[in-house]
Amino acid sequence: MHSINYIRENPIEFDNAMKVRGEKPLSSKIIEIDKIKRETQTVLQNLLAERNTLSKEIGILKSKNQNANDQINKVEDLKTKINSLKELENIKNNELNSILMNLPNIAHKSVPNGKDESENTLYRKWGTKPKFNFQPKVHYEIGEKLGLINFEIASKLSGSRFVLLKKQISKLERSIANFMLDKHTEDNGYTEYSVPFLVKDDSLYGTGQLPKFEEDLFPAGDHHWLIPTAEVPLTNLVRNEILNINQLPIRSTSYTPCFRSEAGAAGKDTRGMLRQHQFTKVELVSIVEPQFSEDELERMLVCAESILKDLNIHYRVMTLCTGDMGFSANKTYDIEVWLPGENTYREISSCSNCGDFQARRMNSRYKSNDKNIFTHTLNGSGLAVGRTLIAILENYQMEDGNVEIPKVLIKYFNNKTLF
RNA sequence: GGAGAGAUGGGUGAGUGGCUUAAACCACAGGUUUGCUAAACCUGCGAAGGAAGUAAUUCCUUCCGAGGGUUCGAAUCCCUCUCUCUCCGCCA
Repeated sequence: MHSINYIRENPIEFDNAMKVRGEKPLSSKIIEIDKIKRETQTVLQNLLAERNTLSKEIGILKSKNQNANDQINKVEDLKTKINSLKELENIKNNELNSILMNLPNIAHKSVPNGKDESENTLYRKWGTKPKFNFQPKVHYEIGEKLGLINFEIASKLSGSRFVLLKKQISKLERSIANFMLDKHTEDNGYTEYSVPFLVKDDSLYGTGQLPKFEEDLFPAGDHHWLIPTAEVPLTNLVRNEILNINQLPIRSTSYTPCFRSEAGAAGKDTRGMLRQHQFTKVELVSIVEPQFSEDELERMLVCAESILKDLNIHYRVMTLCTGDMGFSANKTYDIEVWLPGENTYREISSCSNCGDFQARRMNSRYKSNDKNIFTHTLNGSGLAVGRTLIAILENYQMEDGNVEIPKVLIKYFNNKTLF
């Protein structure tokens, strides 16, 4: 959500910022509604003040047993005016909110301008593509050949975009999650949480999934939604809170399943377990003071990268361009892991600085020198577990169809290969 | 699911229709004094918004879980909902 003050004072900059994110110029409409709202408010408040004074007089007169009919009649008159102004104020408020709640965050000045993912820019790379003296397979061939990944049974249970993992591969998933959580809590300074997987509307409005992206979510009953990412519960921990400055920064992590309807991705990545309705992920969330959020994004990126470095898997980091960024972000880095079977890089983590965009929606503030200041929020995958599993299968595959286990996972896995 | 109790500022907590303009304490911030891993005292201190002013600031409105209602006037009375706690039942 945007500050109305900012829009009022910088209408042209605001419209330009929205334009690069694919929105129409709305500042003049916003300012007009806001103006009517404030004028209404001013008149209304004067009438309310008048009513309050009269009511007080009535109280005094009555306590002295004197007649107060004049005052009572006057207040009766005021009442109808007050009610219609209240209604108008409400309407304008709702108009304003429904516009503001649907506008994406403003991109940071360091974000490259661009239309779609083809215009993302390379930020850095780590490692090199591994060489195989055989034709590397894709993850689902490896897994199906081993009899440990099964899509048909999963689809019998739940339909398309689900997967069933078995024995060593399901254990591998668990090992990966444990490794990531241990790394982030022991080395990277994050606090582990076990969070609810169902959340209510307010939480999803806070982080920006609602109202605009309802179709991407799975509803659960009348009042709940399945979380699309642990970002939602972890970030909303500070919703409606005024934090003490010495509580910051807050760095939290959680391992959860994530549920996504993938409504806009029909026909995309249908083969394999790359794009599922349900997958697991270790999420990182930071709540920081505004002046530290840019550094925090770099720090978070390094934390996410540390997982792939420990696993010794080649990756590159892309800076997303304005056209490819998510709704709530002001800047996003994607970590793209190398998948030799697919012969391509695929997103395995997305680290975003949301600035005060989510904090305004959530009303999350901290107290500094007696002032209440909106926090800045950041979130990133650290990492997507399912996709890490894919990356391990493809990067650690051997010619005989077996898969070696990365060194750092052996202690969680107690085995050197899948078989 | 049944019965009961409750929800007040960052926290604890008083307040049953107009002397509440939300007390008091804690925490926090500033200061004074003593002097050293600190204490005592003083002062300030809920939130959101509007109007006036170059500004410091001043005035006003709203908010006591949420939404409605009664009333000239509601933290206080009524209705609906949400959540928390206690007991009972069921249950991983």
